[in-house]
Amino acid sequence: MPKLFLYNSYTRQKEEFIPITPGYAGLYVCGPTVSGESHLGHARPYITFDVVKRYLRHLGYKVRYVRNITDAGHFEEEGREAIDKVNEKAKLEKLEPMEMVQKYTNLFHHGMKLFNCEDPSIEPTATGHIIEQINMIETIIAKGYAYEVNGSVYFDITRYAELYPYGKLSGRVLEDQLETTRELDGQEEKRNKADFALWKSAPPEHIMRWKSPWGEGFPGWHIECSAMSSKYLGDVFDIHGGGMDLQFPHHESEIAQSTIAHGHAPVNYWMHNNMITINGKKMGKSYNNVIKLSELFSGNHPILEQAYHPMVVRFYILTTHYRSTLDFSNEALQAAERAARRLWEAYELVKKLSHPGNETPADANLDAQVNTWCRECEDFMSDDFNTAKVIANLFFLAPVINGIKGGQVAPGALSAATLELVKDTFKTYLEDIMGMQPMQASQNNKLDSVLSVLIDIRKDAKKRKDFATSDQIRNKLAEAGVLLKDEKDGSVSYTVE
RNA sequence: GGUCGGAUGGCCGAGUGGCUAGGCUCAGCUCUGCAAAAGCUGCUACAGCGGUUCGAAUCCGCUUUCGACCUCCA
Repeated sequence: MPKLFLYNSYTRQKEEFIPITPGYAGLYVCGPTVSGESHLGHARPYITFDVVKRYLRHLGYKVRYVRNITDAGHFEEEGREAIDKVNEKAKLEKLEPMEMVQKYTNLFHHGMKLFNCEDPSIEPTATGHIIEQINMIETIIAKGYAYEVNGSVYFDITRYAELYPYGKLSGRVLEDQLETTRELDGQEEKRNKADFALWKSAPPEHIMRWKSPWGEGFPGWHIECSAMSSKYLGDVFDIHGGGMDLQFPHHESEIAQSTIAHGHAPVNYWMHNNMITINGKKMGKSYNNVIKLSELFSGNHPILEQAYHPMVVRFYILTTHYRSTLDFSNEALQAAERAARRLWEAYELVKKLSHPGNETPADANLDAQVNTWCRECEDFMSDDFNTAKVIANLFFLAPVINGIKGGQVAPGALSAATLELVKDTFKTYLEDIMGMQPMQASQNNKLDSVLSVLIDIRKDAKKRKDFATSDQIRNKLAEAGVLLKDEKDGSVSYTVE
């Protein structure tokens, strides 16, 4: 198996990936909170880790990919006035909490499908794992690192920090945390401001509630990921992924809880994707600049100049390294749209390209260069998933492919084996690993036959040198969003906008 | 305020000491009835100042500036 290096946020350096069990890889990614519609920001981590998963599989690992759905818990943890988001919105929409959770879960799944993100192996919900969470909290209490107050349970950070490097992942110093002035619900009953809730006592009006050894309540946010990841991947697992904004407090707390509950750190490699920004500002509910996925795909948003195909968004995300911030703009996405289209068309083209059969390339230099470009893709991916460089190499190959079709490159310039390698490289990296798909709706047969009638009429007109007619057909079709292309060999192809 | 990370050509973005990243845009050319597409060519940048080095976008220092996290967040 080829070596894979990835950047471990915990140690802040690139490390070789050594799985716990040879041949197997366990991957946990924090999923969405389904109290609202999925937005552009969600696209980044799930596309990023979709590619991680696909690449691990490509390398030969059997991957178990667990991604949770947060449908309870930390909605309710917030300040006094923030109330329970699920309850609140449910009243407004006159929906049952679980009905709303279901609705947004479905929408999330729909978005993931459009992005061509593969389903996780297991998609556990927080509400489905209350028992596991309670068990874990009991263990932590028994070990003396959590305490109960008025039906709520808090994790004792101060005690934890005596023995363990609390704050290492997020680069934080506990003393600073203790001085924080934030006003959190239940702040006065905590021993220490930095302590976080494992279990919250539910006020009477709270709908989502479960029985526990400490009375009726609901789990804190962080405990769900710890309980579910250890259940499905083990007390120690390979890779934990998520957005950078989750490093603190979420992932830091996960580490603390699991370390106490299981006696050792839970994760070997932490991976964090960077944020998407809009006009230089992070997109988030608090900033009021959220673009929902449905708005992105329809173009129905003040910031958007047009609708963007899910594959354009996916491609755009992959042209940037996952640890860099990615600034959104119409200009950038429109550039990505052209680029993605060109690359995909080259792929479609190379699939159909036939080779004269010579085993010795007519152009040895080009042949060698092409081989290098193809083989480098694996090196780039294995160096912390550098999709940007892979895409650059595919763009080196595109002119060669187009050149063979267009006659600028001799058909036998490459050896038969090299042409096969090019085909395989596009299939493997563009389609299988980066998960790109065609952006055109599959053409339906009726449209096809209607167009072929028009194309034939136009061909006749051209033969008669009746260019007025042929241009009229082409122009009218263009107005209708169908672009005709006269190919070199006399055939006509078309694309639908 | 604390912690951390950026500042790359018209735009987006790779890149950690020497080798053209790439894409998009733009201009010219080839092909073409014309277009489109495609190919070729051109546009060659690393915030500023200083330092280390034979050599720096890349390392160090300072300055300016932007952002992230510190509160739910992907």
